[in-house]
Amino acid sequence: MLPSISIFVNIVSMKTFTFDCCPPLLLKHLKSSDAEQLAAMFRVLGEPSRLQLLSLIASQPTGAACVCELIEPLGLSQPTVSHHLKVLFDAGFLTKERRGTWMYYRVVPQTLEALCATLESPAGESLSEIA
Amino acid sequence: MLPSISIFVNIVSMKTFTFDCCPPLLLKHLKSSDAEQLAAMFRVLGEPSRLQLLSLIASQPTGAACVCELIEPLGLSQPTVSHHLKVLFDAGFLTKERRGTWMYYRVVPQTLEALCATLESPAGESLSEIA
DNA sequence: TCCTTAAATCAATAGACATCAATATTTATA
DNA sequence: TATAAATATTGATGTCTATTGATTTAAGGA
Repeated sequence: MLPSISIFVNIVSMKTFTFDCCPPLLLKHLKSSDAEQLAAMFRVLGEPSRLQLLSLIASQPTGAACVCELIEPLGLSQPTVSHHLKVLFDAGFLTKERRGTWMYYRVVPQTLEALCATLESPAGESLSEIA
Repeated sequence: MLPSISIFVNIVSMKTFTFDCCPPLLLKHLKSSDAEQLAAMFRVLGEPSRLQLLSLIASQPTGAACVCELIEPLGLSQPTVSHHLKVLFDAGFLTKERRGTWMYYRVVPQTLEALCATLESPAGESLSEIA
């Protein structure tokens, strides 16, 4: 299932972000259900092969890749690659589109940005941002 | 071990970010060692109790909390809470400081922001950022 | 319809890790 | 030094999941 999209407005910076499950981590005490949902997203990224898949797919000239193109660079079996793609798809990090016998996967940058937003400091300005 | 700090400059936005292990996920194909290191950070956040700990500690008026203050709200045993705090500390998400028999933990927002930077789209401007 | 190719699913296994009871360590105090 | 309190570590256990071979499903072409 694709996550639903919500809107979060940072009161200090007056910038508006979308996020798909949870308020920023450091804003206030997370509800247990929010923590579970957010952790599930991070757990998906907590696997090196899945990060490589995202990176590899995004770095294709077309921005899309089929399963057979991903097997060799990852050095994993086809079922394993399919499994990881399914996990990424189910969490909303990838879309897929069938073309003949091929299935083309594409990164959803909004999902990454949504997750990113949950890590933002509630103060608004980034502490490590220099310029 | 605390992660080392590196610098990443986004060429488009000309903003400079610090990050502690890896280039942005979508910039180019991740090296296997970078993927492992980055995944390890996400794996730490892929556990609801640890997210609640971060959130709970950050939401304290002083920004710090000792172990005994965290046990009851999390509903876990003291050894389990200590374990999670150690995992967060070892990954650089928390600092700790002893005061008598108490150990006070504090969130390191830079580490969260560093992780955040790896999720940024390489294009520079955030797709979901409205203003 | 048969064959080939691509991808997904199934079943089994091995390794990682969250959890807790018991114990050890550290610090303060009497 | 002895005791108490807070925290950390150890050891054991159960659950979750990454992995793969085998099989199935899906699509295209002869």
